[in-house]
Amino acid sequence: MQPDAYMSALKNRGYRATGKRREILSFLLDENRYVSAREIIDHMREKHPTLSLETVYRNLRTMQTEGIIEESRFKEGESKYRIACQTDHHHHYICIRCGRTLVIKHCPMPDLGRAPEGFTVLGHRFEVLGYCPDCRRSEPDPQDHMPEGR
Amino acid sequence: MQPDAYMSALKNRGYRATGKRREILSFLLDENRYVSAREIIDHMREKHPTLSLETVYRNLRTMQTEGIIEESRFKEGESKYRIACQTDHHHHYICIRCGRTLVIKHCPMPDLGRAPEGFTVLGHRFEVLGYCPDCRRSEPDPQDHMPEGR
DNA sequence: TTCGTTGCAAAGGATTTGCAGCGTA
DNA sequence: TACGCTGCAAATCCTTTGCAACGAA
Repeated sequence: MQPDAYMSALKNRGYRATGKRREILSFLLDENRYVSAREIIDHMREKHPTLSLETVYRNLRTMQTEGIIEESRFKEGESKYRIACQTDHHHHYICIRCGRTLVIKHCPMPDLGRAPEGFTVLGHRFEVLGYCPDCRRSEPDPQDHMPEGR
Repeated sequence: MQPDAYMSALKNRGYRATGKRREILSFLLDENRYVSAREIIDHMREKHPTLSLETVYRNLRTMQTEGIIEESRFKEGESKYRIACQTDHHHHYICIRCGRTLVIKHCPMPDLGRAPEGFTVLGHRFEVLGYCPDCRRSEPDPQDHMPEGR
């Protein structure tokens, strides 16, 4: 899907098609991995020197509200965001170093059977964390560590 | 398992058995659900007026390092912690309102087969989020919402 | 006595918000 | 023109840290 398609969708929802919004969207589409607000602005400052971090955050929030992107917090401190798949439900292998992902088609939910009596399921989260082929070969980053859970 | 058992374990690791540490541990054992640092100090201030939030955070970190507790971030903003099960690996249904949990014995990892070529698996995360029987009956809290993912 | 622990005050870091000017529809 | 969008500065919120006094071993 191209940036324009998303921009049209946003327009239909009452948002405006600004250049900066479009660029942020393009960047997310190009990267196709989890990136932080900081990474976004750092990578985009060359071509868009006037882009501010606030604008990045505001647009991320808008796009998240609209279901265009999804957030994860596999890295301590900051959230990371990526373009959400609009078609099929799936999960990810996620590289905790670079945010790259690999698709996991299998969803564990059907295997669970019904939820415990009285529990209302609103959502679920399944992620396999580790290093992608590229990152496991590079210097270990002291910043990297397993987040909550194992 | 009782607080004393954990305290002994900590002692063997070079930490000291202080009263406040023991009380925080007791509280976590009693609650047996995900609680935030803020909840811990709020609930404990009556009996321990001199307990500080910093001490709570420092102890949480220590206990997390030692594998005694586990962290999750299903609620926006703050982390929540609970006593970790020392025996069998499992996952949880988690109430996003009160942090209560129900055990999911099934782990999706064996169903995945081997990881993609070159990907080094370090850990995984599987949580089913929603409302527990008690919380779904109460006033909806505007603070509540599905975190990242669905 | 030694060294981990704690409270206080302050610092950090990520994210959000008030406001006035700008840009899209 | 109307109203969403943006940058700037400042504020929040959660969490961490420096330091000196305190407490466990």
